[in-house]
Amino acid sequence: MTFLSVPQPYDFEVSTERFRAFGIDLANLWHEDGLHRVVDGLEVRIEAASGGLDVQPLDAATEPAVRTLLGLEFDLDPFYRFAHGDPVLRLITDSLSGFRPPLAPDPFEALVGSVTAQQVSLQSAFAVRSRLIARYGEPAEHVYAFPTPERIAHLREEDLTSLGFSRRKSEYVLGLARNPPDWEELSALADEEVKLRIVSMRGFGEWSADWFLARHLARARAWPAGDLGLVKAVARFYPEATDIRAFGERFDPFQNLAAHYLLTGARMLT
DNA sequence: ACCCAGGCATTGG
DNA sequence: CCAATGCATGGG
Repeated sequence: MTFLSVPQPYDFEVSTERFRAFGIDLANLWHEDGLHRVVDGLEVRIEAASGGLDVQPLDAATEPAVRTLLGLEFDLDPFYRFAHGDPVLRLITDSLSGFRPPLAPDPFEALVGSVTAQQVSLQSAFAVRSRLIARYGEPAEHVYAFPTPERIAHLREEDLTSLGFSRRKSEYVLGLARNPPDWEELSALADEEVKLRIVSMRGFGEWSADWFLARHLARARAWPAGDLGLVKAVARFYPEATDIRAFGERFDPFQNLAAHYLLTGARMLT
């Protein structure tokens, strides 16, 4: 039995668009109409099935991980009811009905991913990140497990610059790998406390902290106001908006879902 | 040969 | 406190 029933509505195609939009992500690999990821050292393949998903293998270990990865824990109904009060957001949620933002299940992967995406295009970020994964990740059949902090910690700066990291970014990644926070403890903190802890680490500013809240911790009110993509998406759908951070209040307490719908809407809607 | 792209630390006023 | 600067890569 490999059928996983999912809360409705759910649109696998829209929800996984992110894994195809910017190039290859070797740790979350789109391959032959399915998403591949290593869970507990084992490669899992997820593809659409009528009324749900086909997950192989599906067992007590992989099911919770897959639910997390696919953002199935997001409760869309209250957000959609909220969105109906906003003509612009209503149009987007109606068009993207069943979109659930995928999450980054591994905190180290989430933060290293942020470093790679600082300043450069996402295309460029994905290319550099995939070279890191190919070189230091753990290969499965098609996909790789993202490199562990332990694996990265003993590297030299040149090992990372040779993959396309700047010297600064190499320092950030090595610093994180050698002195990672207590992830369990971090996840128990309130949003603002998490941000303070992330920002205290060299190389991680507010933008990285906001995305950590949004994509790893799935915090409902996370709003990456400094994100260039989000700024452009808000400007497109709400030309009257000036201060993006203040504008997020209008979506309270659904800032995270709103940000994801705006970003995906900007990419997928004409 | 430029220029920009889902930031950040560093330096100087 | 704010403005200017360097950073490496991929795509236009």
